Amino acid sequence: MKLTPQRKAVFDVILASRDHPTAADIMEHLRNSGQRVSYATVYNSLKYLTNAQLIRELKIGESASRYDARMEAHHHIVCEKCGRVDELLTPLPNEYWQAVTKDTGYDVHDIDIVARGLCPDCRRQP
Amino acid sequence: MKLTPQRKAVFDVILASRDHPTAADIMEHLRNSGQRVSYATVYNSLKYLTNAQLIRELKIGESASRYDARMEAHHHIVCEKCGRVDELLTPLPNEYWQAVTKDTGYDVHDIDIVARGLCPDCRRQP
DNA sequence: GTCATAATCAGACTTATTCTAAATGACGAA
DNA sequence: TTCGTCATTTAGAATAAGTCTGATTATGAC
Ligand SMILES: [Mn+2]
Ligand SMILES: [Mn+2]
Ligand SMILES: [Zn+2]
Ligand SMILES: [Zn+2]
Repeated sequence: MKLTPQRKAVFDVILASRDHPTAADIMEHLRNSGQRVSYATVYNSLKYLTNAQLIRELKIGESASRYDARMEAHHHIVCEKCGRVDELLTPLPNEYWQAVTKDTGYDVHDIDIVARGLCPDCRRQP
Repeated sequence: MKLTPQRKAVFDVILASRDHPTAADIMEHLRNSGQRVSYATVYNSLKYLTNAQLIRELKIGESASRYDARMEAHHHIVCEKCGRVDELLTPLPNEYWQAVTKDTGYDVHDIDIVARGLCPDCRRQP
């Protein structure tokens, strides 16, 4: 009793979408495709999938969490005009990790990057 | 009509505190020091001070925003055990900015880092 | 089929933040 | 000083994301 139909449905929406959807986005998508799922189940599924390491939760300054089915290490960049959240695949150099460890005395578990700026599309418009 | 007494009071709390307080922390501090300010005013002041570039708002994954009077460019590191938020002064190498610009096609305005791990104090305890 | 357990559901609740509408206060002009 | 204006403050209502609850519905081992 693990990957129930509802959980799979939520997972599929995230897999299929290219844009890091929020819980509300997922809800809407499921509604539109004729499935009725409760909000509680969507949030429970998101938590289940996150624990199962099938997705991860992104907390990017904005109010609502977004969800990502891409599990390889990567970061994100947000357009300040249109709000889209794109992948940022540029890896952080190893020396940076070392420097953080040294400078802070922390046992560093992970380093998260969120860049902000104007996306290629928005750069064109005035 | 600008830096009113309430706004200054909020600012002073942030300046004096070493630990990136939340709105609620600030409220409590003001209460304890015998000033009565409304929540709305605290939030309005925080917005005013942020616009005035006297403080900045930190959105570190957690629920509540924290506020920082240190305006020089720097980042933050959060202890996963005790929750404290420390300064991370290690600057990101310039080549990283360039790489992000190149890899994403964005006009990059800023890059934010949040590291996570165990603080020196918590490393000692089992 | 029975029973235990896990998952779903609608809706109530919590918490951070924003909004609203009324009261207050500062300032300049008359 | 007295007014009028306009920014600020205030208490409390409203909003929005997310969590919790208790009842209901699968599931599947026996
Ligand atoms: Mn991603
Ligand atoms: Mn800081
Ligand atoms: Zn854009
Ligand atoms: Zn700690």
